[in-house]
Amino acid sequence: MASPPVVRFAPSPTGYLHIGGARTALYNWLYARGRGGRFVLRIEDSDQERSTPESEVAIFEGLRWLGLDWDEGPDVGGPHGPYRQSERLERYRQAADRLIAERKAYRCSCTAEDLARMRSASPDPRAFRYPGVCRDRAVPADVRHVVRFVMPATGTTGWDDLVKGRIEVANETLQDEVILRPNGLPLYNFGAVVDDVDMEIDHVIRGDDHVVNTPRQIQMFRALGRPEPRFAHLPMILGEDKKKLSKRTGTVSVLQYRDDGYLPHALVNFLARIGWSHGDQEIFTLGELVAKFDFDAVSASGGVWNAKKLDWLSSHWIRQTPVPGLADLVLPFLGSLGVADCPRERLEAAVALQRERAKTLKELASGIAFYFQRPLVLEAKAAEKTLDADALARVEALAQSLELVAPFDPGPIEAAVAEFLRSRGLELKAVAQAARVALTGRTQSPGLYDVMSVLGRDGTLARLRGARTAPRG
RNA sequence: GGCCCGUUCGUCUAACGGUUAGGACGCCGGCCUCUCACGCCGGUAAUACGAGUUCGAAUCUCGUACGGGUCACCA
Repeated sequence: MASPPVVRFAPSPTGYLHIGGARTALYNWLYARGRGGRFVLRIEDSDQERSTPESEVAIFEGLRWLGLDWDEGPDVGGPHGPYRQSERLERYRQAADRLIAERKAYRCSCTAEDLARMRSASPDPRAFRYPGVCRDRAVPADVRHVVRFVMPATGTTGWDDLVKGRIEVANETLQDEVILRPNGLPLYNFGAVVDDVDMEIDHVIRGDDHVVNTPRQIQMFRALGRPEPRFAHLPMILGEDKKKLSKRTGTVSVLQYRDDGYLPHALVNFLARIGWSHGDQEIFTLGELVAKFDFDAVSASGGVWNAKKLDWLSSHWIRQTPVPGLADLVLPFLGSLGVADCPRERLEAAVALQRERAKTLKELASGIAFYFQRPLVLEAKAAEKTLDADALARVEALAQSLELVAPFDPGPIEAAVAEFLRSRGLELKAVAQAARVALTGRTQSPGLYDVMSVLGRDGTLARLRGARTAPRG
């Protein structure tokens, strides 16, 4: 019905990209991409104390890893720049001057001490609101001052939230906020509004914690003579303890999930589904998310982070990833396990087998490392349990009967093993686990014939025969 | 404490006044089977509480309880 939306993600660069921010960014991105809109990235670094360039880079990196690209932003530019608040000071000054000229804002020379005094003298210090003592004082521009916004004292301010429905707030609960510091840096509410105006943002999609800021910002939009955007306030993501998500309750850094071996799309799928739904569907491709995402199905209540479900999604998407690409992705994780030399063909064969068995790339790597490790170190407990003298003898005899198998593929191998068992009157169970431990060093692995095939004849025979003397640890 | 928001299985959620309250993750059992995983089958488990409106309420209204957000010259 309307023209394509213009949305923004506006993090403050005071740390890494965390889970909550990532979901906010994702919902903005999905909304824009699903409707041919624009996604703007703006850096809100108006707090000089806390903002760092490193954080900005980390946020870019997190967004890029998730695949959330932006149409305008500090690094790519755009027609509404600059996109860093610290570079937009002139704009805030101009806007504030205009408001002052129109008597919609004023200079205030009250000091922090003045404020503290007034607060403690008020009947209920916790409910203290700045009483506007400088409103009519005509504080000269050359005395140290902040700029305060003239907030209406009566009436109500309300909006139809895309997620929460109608919200109304009595204006008497608002106060004359500081919008500009003495050093010219804007405060959050003002900077965001001026930027949203300049950048033509028409949908503000952000966390629940901003609901209280919305009426103030609406008043500022109106004072600047601009229509306010639509607002969508996303519920919080809670930790498994149902408290606000924090480091204490689990991993909150997006890049940490990358380093832990999660596929970015698994995280995207999970993030999309925490707080939004589409009937009974759990698995979504990116294209489906873009096509189906809308606010009518965004939940109004907070959602608890469910690491197990992320794992399930992650294992699903690992199984869906084509083997060659997956092999590329697993390489760095193999490297950090000390595996450097893995022939491409065997690597891909190993990945194809292990893909069904891994929740993360990290698990995938540790699941296939045994193919490439030399010497293979047998898990002590596994070896002790399955490789007694009889078993060792059987495993060595098995090696003997595999010597002439050709080609060394699962089918022929299985036939040779069957023949071996028949000639000795054994059941597969009698040798399988011992062979498995000899070949892989552990008690769990893909099917034996598949493992042997990947290992190749030489590798297979060497491991079966070397089990007796293989290092254990 | 003021203001604002929220409340369906343990968790994510479906249901948009009429369903035996559905699905998914997890968990438990079974099948498959050389182990593990995958897959398949089955099971466990929820409308916070109380009034009201209605022929009929998880759905609408009010209250209570509980939870959360926020009260900065942070964002």
